Amino acid sequence: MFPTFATSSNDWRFAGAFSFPAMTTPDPNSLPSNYDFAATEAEWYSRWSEHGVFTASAARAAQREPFVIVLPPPNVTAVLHVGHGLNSTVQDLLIRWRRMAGDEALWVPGTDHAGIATQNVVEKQIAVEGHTRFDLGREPFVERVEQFVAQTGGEILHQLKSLGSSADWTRTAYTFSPELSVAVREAFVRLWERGLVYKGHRVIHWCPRCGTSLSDEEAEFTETAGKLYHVRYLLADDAAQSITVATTRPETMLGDVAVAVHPDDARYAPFVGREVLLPITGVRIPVIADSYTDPTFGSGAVKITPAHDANDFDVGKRHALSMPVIIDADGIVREVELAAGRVPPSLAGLDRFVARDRIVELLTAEGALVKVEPHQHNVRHCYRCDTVVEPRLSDQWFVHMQPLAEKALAVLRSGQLRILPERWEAVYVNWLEGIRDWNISRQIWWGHRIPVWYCDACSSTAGTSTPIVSRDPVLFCPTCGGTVRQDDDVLDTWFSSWLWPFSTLGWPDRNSADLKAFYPGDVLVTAPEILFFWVSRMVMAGCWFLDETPFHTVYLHGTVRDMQHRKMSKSLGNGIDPVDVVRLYGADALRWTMVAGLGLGVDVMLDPDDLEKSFAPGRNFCTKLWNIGRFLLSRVGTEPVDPIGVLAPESLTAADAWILDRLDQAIADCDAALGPPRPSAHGAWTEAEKGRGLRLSEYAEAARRFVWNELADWYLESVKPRLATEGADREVARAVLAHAFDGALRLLHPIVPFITEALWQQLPQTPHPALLATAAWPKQRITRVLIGDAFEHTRETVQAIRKVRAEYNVQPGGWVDAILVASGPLATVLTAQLETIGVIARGRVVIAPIAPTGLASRIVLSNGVELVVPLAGMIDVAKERQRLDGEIAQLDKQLSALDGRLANEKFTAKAPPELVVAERAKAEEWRSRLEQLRAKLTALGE
RNA sequence: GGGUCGUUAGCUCAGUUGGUUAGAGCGCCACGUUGACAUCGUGGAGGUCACAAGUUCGAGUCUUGUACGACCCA
Repeated sequence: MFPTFATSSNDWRFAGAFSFPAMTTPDPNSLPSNYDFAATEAEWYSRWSEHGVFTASAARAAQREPFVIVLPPPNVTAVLHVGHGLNSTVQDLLIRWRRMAGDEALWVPGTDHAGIATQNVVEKQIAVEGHTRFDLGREPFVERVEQFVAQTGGEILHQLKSLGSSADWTRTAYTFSPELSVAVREAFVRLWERGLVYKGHRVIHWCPRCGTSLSDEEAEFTETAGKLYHVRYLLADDAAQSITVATTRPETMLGDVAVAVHPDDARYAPFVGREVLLPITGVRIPVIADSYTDPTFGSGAVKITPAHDANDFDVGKRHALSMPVIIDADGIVREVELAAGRVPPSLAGLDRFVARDRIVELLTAEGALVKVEPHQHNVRHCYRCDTVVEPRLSDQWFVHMQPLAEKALAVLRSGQLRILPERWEAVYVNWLEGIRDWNISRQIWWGHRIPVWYCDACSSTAGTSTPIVSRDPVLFCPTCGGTVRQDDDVLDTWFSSWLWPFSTLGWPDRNSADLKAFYPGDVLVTAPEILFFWVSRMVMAGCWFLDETPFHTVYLHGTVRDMQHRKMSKSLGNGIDPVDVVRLYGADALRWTMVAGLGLGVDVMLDPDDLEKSFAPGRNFCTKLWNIGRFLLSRVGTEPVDPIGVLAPESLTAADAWILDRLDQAIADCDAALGPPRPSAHGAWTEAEKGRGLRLSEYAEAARRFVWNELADWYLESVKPRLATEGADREVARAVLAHAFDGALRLLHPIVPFITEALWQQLPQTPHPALLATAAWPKQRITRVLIGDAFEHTRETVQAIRKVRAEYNVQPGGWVDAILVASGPLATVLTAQLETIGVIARGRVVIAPIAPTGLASRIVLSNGVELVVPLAGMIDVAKERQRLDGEIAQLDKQLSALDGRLANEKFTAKAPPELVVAERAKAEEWRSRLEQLRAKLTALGE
C-alpha cells in the first residue's frame, strides 16, 4: 500500500509509484485556462484523506525513520488567524517533505483547553445573562464550559484543513481529555514524590479580574508612563525630622511595615533602628537597613510592603516583619489580613486605583507629598485580559524547577537539541540558568483539578496537615477513613501542555506503541513568544520524565506583521483571516506567499488592507505554474513517455543535458536548504551541521528558479520546434520535458500541494501512480550526462540578440539577421545550436569565420565570439559608440584594479597560489576582451 | 538595569569557514499582446554593504568604538 523507495536506481520517477485502481486521466489538452483552486483543493484534500495519506503507523515506523512534529495546540476556542496559518504551513511543508523522502511522517494535531482564556469567554457569556460563575456554582459552571467547548471547540482544526494541513487527524488530542488528564496527574504525583512540588506562602502575581494567580511568564511587562511619588514619613520621636520615600504605588503605603535604606548610606545611618509614622494612619514602622535598597534610586529610602511586592516580601522575610494584606482578591482596598487599623474607613472598599487618587489627595492635604515626577516603568499585566497585575501574598503550589532546568541545559550543550535561529539559544540558556520556581496553581475552575486531598479530621486531631497526593481520586482518608475534600485549585494550562510531546503518544503507558515508535520527535515549530511558556518547559518535561529531549530541533519562525511592523492582533484590527485568503486566492497562494518570504527567523510583512497585493507572489506563482503545466502537458500529450534512464546519452541535445543538469542542481539546492532532517550521528548535532537547513525561502526560491526561469523560460522555449516533428528526437524531448516537470512538481509539492498534485496527475506516466503526496522525493542522477556548457552559449547568444532588439525597438514578430563570428571547436558547438538560438531569439543566425564589414551592432560575448547584427539602415552609430564606451570604461576600471592587485608582491607572495593563478588568467581574459572591444570602437569611428 | 541581535538596492531580505564584477523577490523605467501565461514577456536603471578606527596581501564577512533600532528578561 505504501511506496517503497529505490536507493540505487537512476530513475526515481517511478520509484515511489504504487498502483491504485485506475484513476481517470483527463486529457491535458483540455485543462481549463484558469485554475479552479477552490474545486481542486476540496477534491484533493478529500482524496488524500480517503487514502489515509496523513495517517502514520507505529508498525511501519519500525522499518523506516519516523519523523514527528507535534502541532502547538491552539486554544480550543481559538479562531484561525494568519499566525496559525504561518505556523501550520511550515509544519505541513516539513511533514510533506519527509513523507515524500520516505520517512514515517507523523504530525500530531490537537487543542489546548486553555484554562483562563476559555473560562473568560464563558464568563463573558454568562455576564450577558447577568450572572457570575459564583452565581452558578462550580459544577454547573464547568458543565457550561464543557458544553461550550463541545459545541464550538476545535473549529480551528477544521480551518487548518482548508490550508492543506496533512496532520494525522486520527490522533487528534486535547489537553483536557481523559487520557491526557491521566498524564497530568502522573506528572504532578511524580514531581511530588521527588519533592519537587510544594505548597508555598509567598507573593505571587494576581489578576483581580480573572481572580487567579499567574506564573511569572503570564504576567507580562508593559512599558507605562507612570508617576513617581515622593512621600515624607515623619520620625516618630522627632517630628522635625523625616525620611522621604519614593514609590510608584502610593496606595500600598497602607500596608507598609518598614522603611529600608542601604546599610552603607551615610545619609540615613542615624535613622536606622528608629521609627517613622505612616502618614494618614499614623501607624509606627521601623527604619531598617537592607542592601536591597538602591541608594541612587529616588531618595535612596524605600517603603517596604511585604504582602504586595515580591521584593519587599523577601525583605520582610529577612527582617521577620509582619505582612499585612490591604488589597483583596478583587483589587479592593480593605483590611484583609493582619491589617487592623491600617485602612481608614474613608478608603475601605475603594478600588485600588481610586484609592491611589484619594491617598494622593490626603497626602497632599497633610503636606506629606513632597513631589511627583513623571516616571517610565514596566507594569505587569495579565496576559489573558491585560488587567494590571496585583502582587499578592497567598498560598500556591509551586514546582521547584532547578533540577529540571539542568537537564534542559544539558541537552542543548551536548547538541541533542538545537534552536534555530541560533541566537535564541543564548536566550534559552539565560532563562534556564536563572530559572525561578513555577507557580502552577490557579484559582479558576476550568482546568485539571490539583490531585491533592485533605482530611479535616486528621489534620485537626493529629495536628498534621499532610495532604494526600494521588494519581486516582481519593474518596476516604487512608488514615482515618473519614471524608476528604479535594484542593480547590486547578493547574496552570501549561502544566498539561508541557507534557504534549509524549502525553499525546500514550504516556505514561510505557508500552504504548505510539510512544515507542514516535518518541522522541523531531522538530518543534513555533513563535519565539512561547519559548519559555512552552518550549523550554517541554524540553524539561521530556528530559525529566522520559530522559530524552522531545525534539532535536526548535524552529522559531517570525511574526506576521502589518506594513507598520505592528504585530497583527484582534484589538488593533490589523489581522488577516486566512480563510478569506483561501477563498480569494487559494491555500497554495497563501502558502507560497508565506514560505517565499520566510527567511530564517524573519518576520513576515503583510498588508491587511490590500490582500491582493500581499498575496500576489503566491497567486502569481500558482498562475504561472498552471500555465506552464497547461502548455507543457498539452505538448507532451497523453502517450506514455520513456523513463529518463533508458534514453541514450548521445540522443540528448545540449538543451536536454542542460535542463537535466539544472534539475539535479535544483534538487541539490532544495536538499541543502531544507536539510539535514535530523542529526546524522548519535542523536547529537555536530558543530558543522548544527546551523544548517530549514531555510524555507531558499528552498522555495531554488524550486521556483528551476520551474520558471530554467524549465519554462529556456527549455520549454528551445524544445518547441522539436515537438512539432514526429520522430525519435520528439520522443526524447517529450521524455525530458515530462521528467523535468515531474521533478519540479515533486520539489514544489510541500509548498503548494494542491496545484502540484492536480498537474502531476496529468503527466503521462506508466504505470499510472496514485498520488504525488506519497511519491518519492527526487534524487539527483548518479551518473550525469555531461555535454559541457553548450547550452550556456545558446543562452548568452540569445540574450545578446534580445538586447540588440530591445535597443533598436525591433517588433517582437520581426526577425533579425545575426552572424556569429567563430571558428574551431566553438564553431562546431554553435552550429548545432543555430536553430535553437534562431527560434528563441527570432533571428536568422549564421556562423562566419570572419566578421563582415559594414555598419552593424557588434557585441563581444564572454566566450570571445563576436555577434554581428546588421539591422540594415537602423543602426545608430552614436548609440553603438556609447554602449561600447561604457563597456570599455567599466572593464578597464576592473582590469586596472586587478592588475594593481597582481602587481602587489605581497599579494602574489601571501595569497593562495591557486587564487593567484586564477586571477592572472582572468586578467588575460579581460585584456583580450578589452582589445576586442576597442577594435570594434575603432572600426565604428572609420 | 541585564541579555541577545540587527543596520546590505525604494521595500522585505540572502550573502555558510575573509578571496570572481555583492544577489533574490517585490517595486520602478522602457518596449511589447509573437497561439501557454499582461496574475505575463523582453530589456534596463538602482548599492562608497550605518559611521569611525584597527587586523590583513585582501574586509559586506574578523576586532574595537559610536549612532540608531528591534526583541527577550528583571
